[in-house]
Amino acid sequence: MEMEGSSTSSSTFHLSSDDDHKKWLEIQGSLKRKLITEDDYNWKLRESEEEEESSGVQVLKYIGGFDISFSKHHPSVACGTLVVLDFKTLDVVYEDSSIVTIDVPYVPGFLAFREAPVFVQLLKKMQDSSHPFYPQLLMIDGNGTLHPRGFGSACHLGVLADLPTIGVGKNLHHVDGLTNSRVRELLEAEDNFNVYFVPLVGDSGNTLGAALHSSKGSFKPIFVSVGHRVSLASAVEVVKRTCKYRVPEPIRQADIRSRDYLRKHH
DNA sequence: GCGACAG
DNA sequence: ATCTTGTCGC
Repeated sequence: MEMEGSSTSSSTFHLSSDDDHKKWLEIQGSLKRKLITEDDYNWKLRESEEEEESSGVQVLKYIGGFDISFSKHHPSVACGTLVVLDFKTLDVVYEDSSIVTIDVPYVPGFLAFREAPVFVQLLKKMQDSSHPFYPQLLMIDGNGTLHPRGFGSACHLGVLADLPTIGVGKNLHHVDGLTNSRVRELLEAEDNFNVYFVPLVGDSGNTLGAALHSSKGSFKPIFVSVGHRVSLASAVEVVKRTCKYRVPEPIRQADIRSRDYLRKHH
């Protein structure tokens, strides 16, 4: 028998309707109007660039990381963790976790809708208490502009928080003609010149992000893209400087601690 | 039609 | 995301 009408996106486990997708698309489009893809902050990356203590310019000191882990047997039970690290020492100076229920399904291209509620909750807690370690910049375990509509979770969360954000993916989101093999070729070519990151230019000609070999031990690259209020060049620099291992510390610590917290409290 | 598809 | 042990190497 035939299904009439247009609502035929019938995967058995597809919890969201076509209407939900339309709403999601509208929300992404709406939030994207506020997106800033250039450096827009009042601090600087390096301590000794200039001597301008009087101009209100500060140094980047508190950098946040956010991640979510899910329960093994209860897929809707999750733990969101927000950490803040000292940018210079990479010590964790703040940590907060929260067990939550997440029933929003994971749909490629709409990751932010799963993560936003916990993220906002954790960040608001710091904001409301005027916490001295409130992050100046956040790293998100997902893509920013490296996204089908140029608005991945790092952009989404960045706009919600009105904070500079950087997107970091461990796997390539195939978009705009970008493939793993293509990325591999680009990296291998550049590695010969002692450059370990390459811009990711899609078929459209746009630069969606960068692939980079973050630590010497890993052949597998990570994917950095602009989230909000940060240029790609700055994003890459920050990521490089926070990588003790393949995954930059803010995200790695958030990942480790969220999984840890979930194991203990569930 | 088939494969791909961040976390 | 999660399922999963050992193992090779510095």
